[in-house]
Amino acid sequence: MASRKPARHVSVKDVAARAGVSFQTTSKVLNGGGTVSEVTRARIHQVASDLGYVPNLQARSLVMQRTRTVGLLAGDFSDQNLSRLIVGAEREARRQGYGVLMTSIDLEVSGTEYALPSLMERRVDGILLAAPQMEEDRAVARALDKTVPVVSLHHIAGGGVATVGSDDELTGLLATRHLVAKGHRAIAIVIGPRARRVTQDRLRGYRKALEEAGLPFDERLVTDGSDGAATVELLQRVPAISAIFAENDHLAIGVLSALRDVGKRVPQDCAVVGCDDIEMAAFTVPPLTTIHIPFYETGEQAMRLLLEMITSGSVAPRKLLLPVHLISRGSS
Amino acid sequence: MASRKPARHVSVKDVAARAGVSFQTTSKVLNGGGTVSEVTRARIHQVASDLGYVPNLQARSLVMQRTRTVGLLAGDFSDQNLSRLIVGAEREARRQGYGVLMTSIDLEVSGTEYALPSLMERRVDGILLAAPQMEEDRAVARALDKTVPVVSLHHIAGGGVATVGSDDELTGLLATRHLVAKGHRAIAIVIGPRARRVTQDRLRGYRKALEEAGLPFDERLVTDGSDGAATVELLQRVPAISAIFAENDHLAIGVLSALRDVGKRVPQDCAVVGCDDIEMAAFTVPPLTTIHIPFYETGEQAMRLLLEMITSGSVAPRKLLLPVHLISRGSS
DNA sequence: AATCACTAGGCGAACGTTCGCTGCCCGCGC
DNA sequence: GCGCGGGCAGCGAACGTTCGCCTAGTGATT
Repeated sequence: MASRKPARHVSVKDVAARAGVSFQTTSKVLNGGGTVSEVTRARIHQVASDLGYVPNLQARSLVMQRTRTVGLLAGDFSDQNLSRLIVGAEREARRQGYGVLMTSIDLEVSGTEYALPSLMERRVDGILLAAPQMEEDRAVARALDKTVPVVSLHHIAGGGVATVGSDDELTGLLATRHLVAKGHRAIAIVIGPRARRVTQDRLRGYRKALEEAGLPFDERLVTDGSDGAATVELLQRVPAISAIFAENDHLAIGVLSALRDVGKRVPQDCAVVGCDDIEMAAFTVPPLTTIHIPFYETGEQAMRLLLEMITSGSVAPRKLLLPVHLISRGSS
Repeated sequence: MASRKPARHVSVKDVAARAGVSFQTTSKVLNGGGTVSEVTRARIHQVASDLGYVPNLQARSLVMQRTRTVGLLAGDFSDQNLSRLIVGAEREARRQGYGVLMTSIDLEVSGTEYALPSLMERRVDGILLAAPQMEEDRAVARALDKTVPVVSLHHIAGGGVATVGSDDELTGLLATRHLVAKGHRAIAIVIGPRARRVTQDRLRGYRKALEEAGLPFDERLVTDGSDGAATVELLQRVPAISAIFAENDHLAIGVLSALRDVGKRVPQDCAVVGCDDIEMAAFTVPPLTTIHIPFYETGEQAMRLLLEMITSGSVAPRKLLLPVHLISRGSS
């Protein structure tokens, strides 16, 4: 038991030999097709299961010219939002009988250097892109040679790639509208990297909501939240602020802690709304009002689109936006 | 641009034809071997890159009898701890030039029904098991036919499988020792499912620490925390409790909120220590003292062991335990 | 002038499949 | 009694590789 035999896999030929037929006949039977008598059919199935035959998809792929495997290129699998996406995507793939080959791209090696070639070598039938950091990388769009269908979950610089995502402008709109409805007039926004598409869209939603309410847009109310002290400064600069919209939940948590530091109560002195509805959001003090983004469903839809493109021989690149909704909790 | 050509992949034969040599020679050159003149060698490389040749690993695997791909069977990719593990594992695999085929097993279909066969069909060179729920499933150990090396990140019922994990007894020991050192005498423990190996080990560590300190073990201080109300009851039952060790951070967060509900201050009235060091732990109020588990490294080590088993033709199943350490924060 | 030892590259086989075509045998109808 | 069609199974080729063995030249050595 400690040492293991080389143990070759049993092939269709092994089964054939034992059943006393040609291996091609065995192949026919095991795939359900062909005209084979009931008796031999039964015998072959029997032998196959006795021997523990497992078809070799590699060989099959070779002749069929498709692997029934898709590549998943992700930024960081441990990112909470991304991983919910991935779960949805993997599940949909599995449901349709596809395997998923995962590669993450990290800082060491750029995606175009290693990850993409590695997927192409394995002849994946399609590629699902889930790497926010690729937005900036123009090389990606070029590197994606046009041989396989691609669906991206984030905006791709070069364009021409099918995209599935959630409605980020709506996200900003809903969050801000909610605060407006609560009677707030001085509503600040804390944002992430400006270059990101998400940031821009959510910011646009924010402005749109202000406009709807007849409130002026004030550039001084926009803060980059990546550095924690920024919120504190913001509050000092504009003391009238009675509500803050944070463009994602991590930023919102930073805001919450900044408010606690300066002695402001949430939501009495200042309301806070986040985005993404991460797990933690329900456990902050007070619990965070946030916009729920359907990550799981997005992954599912993206994979569904990809598989559709694969089986239908690639349709024109589409852009799909999923709806979002507000979850009202204690922070507003 | 909207419609795409079927676009066959370029093969080694295409390159050969264009370079005016036999395809076997091309193969030699592209793999670095053989005795081929410098000029033809250069020409072949040139043509290959002009044509955008990408080797077909499927075909190669067929003759080489190994796929350079491992299977990853996980419970839930969106579980925070698991996903950190996975990131480590994937990265190590990539570093060694292996691909990772992911399948999750969910409730719909048991792992043995679909996931394992799907990996075997694709002829993975090895399998990494990261599914806590498999602990109970005896079928798994049987289903793992002995043709490929397997490393598990959790205990496997049948035994005989190499395992990599963290030292859970040490975890319980360190957490409890810490509380003892802070002067606590009535230390309760809140646990997850008793059947799980982790639970048992951490509980054992807890008892050991009590013993060290000459404190009696009291079964009434052990509570199943899966239902939130349990902690409240516990506190009513034994009011003397001045510290609680929660066997994982999620439970700890439940405890924190229960304490808040009954008006106890943390850590003054009751100290709390968790386990796992999840992301959220640093953001609770007060921040949670916890035991850091090296999930990332565990994934790495597990993959390293698996690849070692693969290349060395399978060594005897080992069990590897990684050390853990305490992170002291506000809750204790 | 015949042999030798290389060097450069070709050739056939194998890996495990699928697919389309061919061939056999049997029973049937005229 | 002869031809025919249908049911059943075999056969060859192809998919894109790797690998070991073979061969045709080339220049140098006896």
